[in-house]
Amino acid sequence: MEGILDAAERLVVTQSVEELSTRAIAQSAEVPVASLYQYFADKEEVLLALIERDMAEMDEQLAVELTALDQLSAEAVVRAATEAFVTVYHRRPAFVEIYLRGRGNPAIAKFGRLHNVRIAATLREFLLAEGLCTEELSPTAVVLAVEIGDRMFQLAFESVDGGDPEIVEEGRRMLTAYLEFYATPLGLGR
Amino acid sequence: MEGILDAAERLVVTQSVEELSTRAIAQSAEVPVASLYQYFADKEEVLLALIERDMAEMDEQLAVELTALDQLSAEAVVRAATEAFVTVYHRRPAFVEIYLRGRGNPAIAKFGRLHNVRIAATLREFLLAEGLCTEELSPTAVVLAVEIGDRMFQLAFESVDGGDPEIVEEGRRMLTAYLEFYATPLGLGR
Amino acid sequence: MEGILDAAERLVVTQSVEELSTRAIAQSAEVPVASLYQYFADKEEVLLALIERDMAEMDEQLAVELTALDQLSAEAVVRAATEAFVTVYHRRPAFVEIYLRGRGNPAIAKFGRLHNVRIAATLREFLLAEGLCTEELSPTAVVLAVEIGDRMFQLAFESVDGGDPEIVEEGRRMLTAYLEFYATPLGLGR
Amino acid sequence: MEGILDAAERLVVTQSVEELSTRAIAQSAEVPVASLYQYFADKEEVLLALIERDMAEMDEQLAVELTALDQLSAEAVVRAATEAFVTVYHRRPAFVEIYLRGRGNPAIAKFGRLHNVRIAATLREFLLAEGLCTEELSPTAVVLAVEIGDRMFQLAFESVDGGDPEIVEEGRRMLTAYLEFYATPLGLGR
DNA sequence: CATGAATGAGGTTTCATTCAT
DNA sequence: AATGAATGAAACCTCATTCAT
Repeated sequence: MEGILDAAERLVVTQSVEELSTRAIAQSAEVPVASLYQYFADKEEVLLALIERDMAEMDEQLAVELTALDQLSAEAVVRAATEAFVTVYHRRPAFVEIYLRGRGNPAIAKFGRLHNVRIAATLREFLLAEGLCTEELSPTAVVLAVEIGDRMFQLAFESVDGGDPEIVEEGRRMLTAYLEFYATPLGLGR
Repeated sequence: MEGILDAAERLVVTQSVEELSTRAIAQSAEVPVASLYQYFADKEEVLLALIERDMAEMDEQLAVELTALDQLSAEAVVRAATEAFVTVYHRRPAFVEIYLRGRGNPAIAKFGRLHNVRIAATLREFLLAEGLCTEELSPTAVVLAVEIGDRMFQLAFESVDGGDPEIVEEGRRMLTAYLEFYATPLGLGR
Repeated sequence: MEGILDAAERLVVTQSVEELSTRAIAQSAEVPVASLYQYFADKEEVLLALIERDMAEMDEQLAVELTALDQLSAEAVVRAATEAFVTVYHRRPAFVEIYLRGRGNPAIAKFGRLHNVRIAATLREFLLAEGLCTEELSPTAVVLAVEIGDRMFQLAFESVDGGDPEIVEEGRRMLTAYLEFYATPLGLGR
Repeated sequence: MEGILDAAERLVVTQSVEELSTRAIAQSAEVPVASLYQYFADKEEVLLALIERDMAEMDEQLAVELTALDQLSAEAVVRAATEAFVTVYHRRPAFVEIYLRGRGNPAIAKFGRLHNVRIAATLREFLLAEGLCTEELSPTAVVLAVEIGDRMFQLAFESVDGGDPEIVEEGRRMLTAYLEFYATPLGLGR
């Protein structure tokens, strides 16, 4: 079962999500195709299981980065959050393919949206709890910011393997500038 | 030939890009499948011709909006540019599907990226020519901004038919805040 | 084991015999698929066990009806026999599906034929013993009559849930007219 | 296309209708499976096309036999009609398998019912037009008679290749006895 | 130029059954 | 006795594309 997920992960880096076939997954996992259906109801479920595995990791990483923050400001939060993403994307190239590029698939898109909403909620809670932003910062706004982060990463990882640092840096600038619109004096770093 | 494109356009709104088949296009266009290959080398070319048609329209619309600007500032340019996108997306629902959601297809993705680069070049040229931004504003930065605009629209059109105005408004805010980072005093509107 | 049969019975009313799968049976019986093979050699055996259960009931019901006859005649016997079938079909809707409609399956077909031969023997014996028919009534003829009864029921239960009474009535008329061909004066009811 | 039908016809005599697969048909017709779908929407359509071909033949044969009747009576009509069936069943063994035994398949069953209704209408019209039966003979009754004829043939062709003559003879007796119930004096042959 | 016909390759899913534990 | 896991085989069907006419 882990083997199947690993195989799918391996393949998805090479081919696109749409091209991924049950046949190929099974072959790469060296199990009969029928075995795939022992653990997963259908092809989509394989993809979702794969994402889920990585999403949990990303959630953890985000928590770690936020906790590790010593100096608090909107900019620092943006840096921490994007750092968490960069770390996981580096560790899980397949995640980039499925999660960032595989949005054509409705199931993945839906899953991605849900996850972004969850991440956004976490971030907003943190920003308000630490007094970095005002209540004016709507949930929708944070979701937008997270999605924008997604796309920035997609772009960064598209051109350069491992992610183009310039793009990431510019993305941070943009997100920071945006958040500062809603920041308290503390959030602005005085 | 136009008929084939129209048929493809019609279908892509209902189904997703990946589900689009030559059979379906031909049937909807009421031509034999083989005739499709008289005008297009393969399926991908149909898709590309389709977005090309819409892209030209979008370029035009952007030029119109920029020309119509009476008061010049970074914010005004962002508003004009996003307005151009919104206008064309409204007029061409198929474009939303192909261009915003069809990025799973490598050909479309590549084409989209090229177009964004072109749009970005146009915008950067305008911003510099009008003295709204400094040379510090790198081409990459504008490309990022345009791509971010794409994603904002994707999000806006995903949740609400015709585009969620709140998201569009927030997106404008973010892009404006970003551009103002590179703006001249004129660009800041004093 | 009874649970498995009950599950199969439950399912066969909804789906057709051909669509019935070991998976579905096991799931509905809430036992692992493998357990099914503890009691039955293969899928066919499940089906056969199922109809066997119902056939025994039908044989009993037929005996009851024949015993209950007060007035003896070919017509009365036809009525009694068909009544027995109608009664059991009402009580066991699954039997209708398997026995009347499931003849595509060779095992069921063979079993059904055997049962009809047995029923036919019972009936012929009764008719001769009671002096209602002459020896001219060949075993084959009674088998034909029974099979014809089957088809009449199939038709009756196909159009109307619970069986179309007009068809059953006409069927009785036909069978009676046929048997009377071989009837003694007593069998003709004088 | 004819080749595909012929192949299906060939196979269905050996295997049962349910066992018939697109693979097998294509292989036997020596065409790729995909070619099968050029002419038929799905597997069912192949079966239906096959039946349709034979049904037309049967309708014709029935017309011929009825026209050829010199002496008119219920018995003669039964003989003529059953003769038509016997003739075609002899000529088309596949028809026996599909049409008589393949009723498990819903599409075939529906088609068969429709055809029987049509045949029944033809027969009833003839019987009334020639003054052999009274209006009392309901359409449903004739449909029942035709269906009963079907089953009789099924039984006859089940045990003996080419059809057991004794069963056919008994079937005629039964059908005649039944029809005579509704016969005019002319229909009774005086 | 137009097109009916053909097709190789491949897609996902289901099935009945076995076997090691 | 019970069962989770495994699986070979096969099911139906779709696809993009080519080619002879």
